[in-house]
Amino acid sequence: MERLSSGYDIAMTASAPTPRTGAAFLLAQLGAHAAGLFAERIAGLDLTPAQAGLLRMLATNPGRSQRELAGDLGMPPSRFVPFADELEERGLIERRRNPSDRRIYALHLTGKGEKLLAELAQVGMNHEQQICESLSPEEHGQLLELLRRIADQQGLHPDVHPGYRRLHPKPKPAHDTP
Amino acid sequence: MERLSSGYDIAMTASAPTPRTGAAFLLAQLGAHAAGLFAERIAGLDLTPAQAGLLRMLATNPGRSQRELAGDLGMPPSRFVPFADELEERGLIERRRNPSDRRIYALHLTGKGEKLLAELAQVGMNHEQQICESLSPEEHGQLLELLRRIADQQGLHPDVHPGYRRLHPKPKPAHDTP
DNA sequence: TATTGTTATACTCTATAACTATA
DNA sequence: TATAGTTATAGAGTATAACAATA
Repeated sequence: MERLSSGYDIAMTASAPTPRTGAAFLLAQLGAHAAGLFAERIAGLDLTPAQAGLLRMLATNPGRSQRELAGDLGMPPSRFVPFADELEERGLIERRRNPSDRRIYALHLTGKGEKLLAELAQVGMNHEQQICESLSPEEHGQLLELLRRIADQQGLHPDVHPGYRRLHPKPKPAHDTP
Repeated sequence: MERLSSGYDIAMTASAPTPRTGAAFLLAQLGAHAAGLFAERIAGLDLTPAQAGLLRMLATNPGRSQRELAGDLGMPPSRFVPFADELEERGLIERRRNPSDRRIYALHLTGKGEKLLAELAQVGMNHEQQICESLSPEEHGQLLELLRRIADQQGLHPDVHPGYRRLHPKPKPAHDTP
């Protein structure tokens, strides 16, 4: 347990630290934890993580077609339709016809959607603070750099979250350690 | 349950990190990525992540009841039964009656289950290497320490993975308070 | 009466495939 | 014929509630 500086290969093959204490497991565990906590927070805004993801995508890259967006979110077009319907009915997003190709809808954020996105950003900052509460500012920066490096090398899209594929997640709080 | 520190709230506002580039988002994104990759790997052993999780739990802590295990895995007892059935039919785990309380089944790993667990450990090491490929041994150790600190402070059980529970909708209140 | 394991049932989420309207 | 959006439907996954055996 007390071997952080020894060689990488040796540290792993020395039997004791089985997968469950490795970085990959911790990432999966903490990732699910953070995602669940975030889902609880934005439930106060009547949003699911996937909905929040779409709002962010539309802010960054407006006017894209439903099929493109569905593809990035990892859901089939048939599921995207009612998904977008609800946000449109709530006046958060807008479908605009493309005059040059009338098959396509260009999706945009409404003013109301932009306002909600601003609230979402605030919630996100509180969330970040809660997750990183045990780190000093320096360590927080270190973690950010390491995570970004991995995400970059693993080819992850900056906006897209593989977890959005599930529409209604919601892990419950973990229980205490005995 | 001791708080290690508090009051590091400035780090967020310093640079431009909108939610999608923060550590919490990266953790959720990378966690889903790593979990998916791991699921693909162990599919070669005909195992799902939750099944692998149960095998590990039984190795660490044998003889527990189904209800306890179901609780840790985050699934209702009704779902745990067919879940354990399959592993028992495959000869990986064993149900033993408790003579003092005949209602309870004590679950144990079989020899075959232990062998599979060893293969699983090998797969886990390859997985770890793939995820952390872009890090030096020193950085890998740094990351491990930071992640362990967060997981500890957030009260996560060393063995349990919140992602094992595939919970569902039911909008919950949950407002901000940090 | 309470608890463990189990079964039964109803409900939700999801993917696949058909349909329409444009091209 | 091919593509964007939409609708319909059937299947998988899930939770809830009821059940029998044991305490």
